Amino acid sequence: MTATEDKKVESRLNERLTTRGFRFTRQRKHVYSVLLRKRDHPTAEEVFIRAKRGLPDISMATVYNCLDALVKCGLARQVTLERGAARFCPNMREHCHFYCNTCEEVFDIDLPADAGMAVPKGFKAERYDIAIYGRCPACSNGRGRKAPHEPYLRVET
Amino acid sequence: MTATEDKKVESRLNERLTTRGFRFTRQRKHVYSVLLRKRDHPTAEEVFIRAKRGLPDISMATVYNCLDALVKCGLARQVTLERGAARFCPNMREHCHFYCNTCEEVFDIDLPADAGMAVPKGFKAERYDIAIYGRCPACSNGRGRKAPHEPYLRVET
DNA sequence: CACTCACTTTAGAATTATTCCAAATATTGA
DNA sequence: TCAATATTTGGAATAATTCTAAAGTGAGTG
Repeated sequence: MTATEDKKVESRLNERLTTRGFRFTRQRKHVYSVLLRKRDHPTAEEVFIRAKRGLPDISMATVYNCLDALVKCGLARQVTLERGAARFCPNMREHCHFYCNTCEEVFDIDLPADAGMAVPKGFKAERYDIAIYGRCPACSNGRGRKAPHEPYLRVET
Repeated sequence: MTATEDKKVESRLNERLTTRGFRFTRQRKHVYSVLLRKRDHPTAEEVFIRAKRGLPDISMATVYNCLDALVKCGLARQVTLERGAARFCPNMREHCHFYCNTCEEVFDIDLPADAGMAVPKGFKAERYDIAIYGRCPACSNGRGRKAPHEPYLRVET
């Protein structure tokens, strides 16, 4: 990230936080940068490990707090895949998640424009959460073996 | 459930279990009947409490084991809503779940026939898991207050 | 029907993921 | 700079689930 981009990200973060009554802190800035840096849907634990590299004294509780603030500010999504730890993703475009049962990676999948799925009369849908489980392209070849490969990221926002 | 229906359910369970190498046990039968009896998407803990009424010595570990066997046999689905305990549902028709943020109930929603959501080339989707969060009909009226009401079940399979 | 072997159940310990807590610290606005 | 309040910290606490080892049970065999 260039210095200019960095400033832009920082000022957006600052604005989002303050308009929701959160304070702008070193830790929140850093956790956000960790999320932006490697978009592989890390768990809180993974964020913690990465965050420590730049901010060795940060605590797990703070990581949870920061992630929570980012989610509440609309700068990150909490991704719930079946069982296991929650994962976090800074891609705020409408998308869903594809979990590869073989390599266990998570991929962002853009949602078709018409995705608004009808709900029965009377129900008011506020949010959709769509997870797809299967095999990613690299693992579809390897016939079942765990095929190591680069992460595939459809979306770069 | 009539005695005849009960026999039918039991023999289906028996067949499903044995073809997958599971044994037919008193506990599995009972846990399955608990799921079928009240289709309100109970957590393992709730299943445990209900199961104890008919089988007072059943243990939590067994409830987890039974639920797991039922899921593996294709007789129940494990429903993952964000955070919190997993829930279980014996409705095996293609459907998704609607969680009411107000009354916290879970509703089965039939999937439109064309729901097969396209995934990018190369991905092989095996399973979709769709959760919708919002307000159910009863709670859409009550303007935000938690409105007590009967569960709404769209699907009776 | 008795026997056997693998699968199950059980209670409780262990683990994982997350939240809570109280004291120390940092941020913001005046 | 100061006060008020939010945040951070490390550790304890909780919630949900999985693991373990011993005792029990189901199903096929003779």
